Amino acid sequence: MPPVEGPDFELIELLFFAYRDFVGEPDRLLEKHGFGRAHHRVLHFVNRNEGLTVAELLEILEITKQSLARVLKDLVSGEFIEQRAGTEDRRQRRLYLTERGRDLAEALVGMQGRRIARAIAKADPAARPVIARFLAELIDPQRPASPVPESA
Amino acid sequence: MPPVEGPDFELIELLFFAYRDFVGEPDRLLEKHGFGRAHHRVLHFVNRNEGLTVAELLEILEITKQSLARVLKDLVSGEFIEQRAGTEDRRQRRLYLTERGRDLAEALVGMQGRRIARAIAKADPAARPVIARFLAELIDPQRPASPVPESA
DNA sequence: GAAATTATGTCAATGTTGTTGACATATTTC
DNA sequence: GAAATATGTCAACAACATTGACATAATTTC
Repeated sequence: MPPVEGPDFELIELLFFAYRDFVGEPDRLLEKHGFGRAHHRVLHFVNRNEGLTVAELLEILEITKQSLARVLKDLVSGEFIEQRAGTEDRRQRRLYLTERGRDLAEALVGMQGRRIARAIAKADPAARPVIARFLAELIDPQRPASPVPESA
Repeated sequence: MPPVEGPDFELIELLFFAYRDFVGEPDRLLEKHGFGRAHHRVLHFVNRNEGLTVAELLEILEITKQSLARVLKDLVSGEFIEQRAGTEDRRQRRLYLTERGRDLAEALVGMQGRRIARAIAKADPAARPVIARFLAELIDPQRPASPVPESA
């Protein structure tokens, strides 16, 4: 009989520790604004997908509108995010970053981007596509391929 | 001038979605016992490092003893984890899994292990070491290399 | 054009998991 | 015996998630 491989404890734990530090560094910057991880996610996906609707953001984040409302209120009242009624459908509240919002979002993505760039450089720069594929395969298959919905 | 690469949005987001689903599947099993992610982490690291002390577990998890106490109480009263006084130092409460605890821990690690095995198989089985290295490099450097403290 | 549906917002209650601060107990070390 | 250590516990609080109910404005449908 071929040996039965047990669970890959090493990768399971590396994923835990890696993710913790990956979000831990941004956490410290967010704290200075009184924000948390939930604010980070909103800033990130609005930055990546400017003008998206509230419904689209809820789909990406997979949280309830009540959860989103709380952090969105902080971000709007702090003038990091702006809401504008949709031109076609004026019920929609499309989300845009202000200058402050863009600055913060870019500082956060800069931290995470540099951490990833460093890690890839040390691991093997040629392996980036394989790493991307690995992470993509970790995601539940029935999910829509891209986090970027068509919302023009 | 060489082009300045921006942050790697793709990997940043893949890490977010991958981690969410990676812990989301275990979440659904834990729920049946009335447990959450915090319980999962404790079960996992006790399984991996049986007989470890409370202090060692706190160092791995980087949480306060009050946070640990809550979930540990659930796990002990539900007979998933057993505490035994250390033989050398009887102030210590060393942690062990019961049979139920081991069953649950193994079911959880099985889910995560299979997900990782599938993802590696689809990405490139030969790339496992590079992926491990990448994740390891994502971790803050000043951290002790291995999650397994010497506690014999 | 009235009725139904949709997009969004909001109020209230609740649960999990984290925090800080203070204090108690048992055991070991000096 | 006094001090330090390992652990536990009480209380208050914060962040972020949930469910359920209801409100408003705009769009779509009949």
